[in-house]
Amino acid sequence: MGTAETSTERGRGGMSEHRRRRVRLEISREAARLFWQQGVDATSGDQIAAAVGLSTRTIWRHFRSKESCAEPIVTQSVAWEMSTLRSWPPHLSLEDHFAAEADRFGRESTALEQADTALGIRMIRLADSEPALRTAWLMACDQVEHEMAEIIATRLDGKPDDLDVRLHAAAASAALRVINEYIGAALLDGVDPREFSDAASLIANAVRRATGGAVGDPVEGADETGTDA
Amino acid sequence: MGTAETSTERGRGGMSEHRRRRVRLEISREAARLFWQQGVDATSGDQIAAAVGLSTRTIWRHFRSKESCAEPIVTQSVAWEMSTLRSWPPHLSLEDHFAAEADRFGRESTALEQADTALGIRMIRLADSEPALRTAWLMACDQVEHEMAEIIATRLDGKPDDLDVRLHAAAASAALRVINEYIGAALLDGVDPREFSDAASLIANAVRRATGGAVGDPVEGADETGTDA
DNA sequence: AATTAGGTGTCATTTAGTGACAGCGGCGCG
DNA sequence: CGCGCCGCTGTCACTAAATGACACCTAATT
Repeated sequence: MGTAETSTERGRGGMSEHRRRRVRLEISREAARLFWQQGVDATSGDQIAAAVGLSTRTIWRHFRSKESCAEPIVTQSVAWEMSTLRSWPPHLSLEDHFAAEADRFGRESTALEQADTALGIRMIRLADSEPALRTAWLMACDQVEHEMAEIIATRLDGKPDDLDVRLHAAAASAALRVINEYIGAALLDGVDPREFSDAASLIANAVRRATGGAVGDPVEGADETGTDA
Repeated sequence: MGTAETSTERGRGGMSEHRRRRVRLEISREAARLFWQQGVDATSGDQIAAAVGLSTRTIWRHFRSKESCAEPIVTQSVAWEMSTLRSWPPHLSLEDHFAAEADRFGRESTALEQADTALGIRMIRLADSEPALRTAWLMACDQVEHEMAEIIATRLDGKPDDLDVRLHAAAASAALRVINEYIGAALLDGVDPREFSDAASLIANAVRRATGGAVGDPVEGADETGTDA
């Protein structure tokens, strides 16, 4: 694919997807901050542009609408759950893996990452009252569902567009979405985070139940040496 | 609630919600037709207004955005599934009930209703390629999820905002969504509708699996006389 | 150095969406 | 019956979201 992945930044148009993601996230941060501070309707494209230091035209080149500016930061807030699913070794139960990763996240995550997560939670909360943001949240979850389909497909040795895989992915990501809404709302209401120390098993059980047990338990026939990356 | 539900139409502001739904559906029909014929981007608010015979201003009074004009017709296309779920007697299995209702729908439905359903299917298909319509479809499914939460809450004797009820509703409606996308796409690809004579069991099994078996089977402790309407 | 391509800025333009006000039509009430 | 109230719609002016066209800059390729 790429002609060269030398070292610094983009290699003649190849690396630019990575760069694009960063710019979009940057915009999304400022947009989310403004949305939270003043509401979506009270925030203009010009304001977002000024806040991030770009021209308004460039904002519209990166996002097709004002509301969709919120998507990356919201996707980001569930990104670790996704990457956790991706790195899920076959011989572990979902709760064990999630618990370990959650712990690692608590220790290793950047302040920036945590701020992003907080911002994402606020956006999800805001989606309750602002229909425009609800669309953004649902679109982000739609993305998650597609990723989930790939993950489940590889884990169950099927194809991402098999009906069963799609059903599993849809149900699992819907469950994940509800839990995110639930925990996020609670956290914003001032509930002690340690209240959710069982989040791992909560998620695991929800996913397991939503997929009829197809996803959640250690995969048989997989030894500890790890067949997959 | 209503001051008077005499006979004809609206009773001094009370009946107007019903009327509002009809107008919205009317607009949605024309919008969907135009979206399908020329694409979403190529369709302007003015065109929709002209097609339905209202002023553009009135369109924006009924819908907050162009894309959301598609929501009613799309919601309509899953409306019978919802009403079927609502009328689901406790002592029946989901497949039996669905099969019976589907049969009844095939016999009793109006030509207009069938046209609406076809239009809805087209919108769902269009949502694959048009992000703007995908948001509308997802928002419609979000509505379905809320209805589903109420249905499940009553059936399981819980409250609609219980975490478990929400999880069940989310997973079940997500499954329903995927099946709708799947069957709709197949039908538009020219697959013989009789190919999906097992749709009832397909849906029932998907819902049952998505809810961990909590929804789908006859409810115990409910005799055939029927406790609920 | 010349080339190429993607990202960005600027300006003009279109179109989605809102505010304000006036007219119509039904309905309750004197 | 006539009067005023209320909700729905149309008209017009306006704001803001979004796109097109074009030029410039930067950086990697050759």
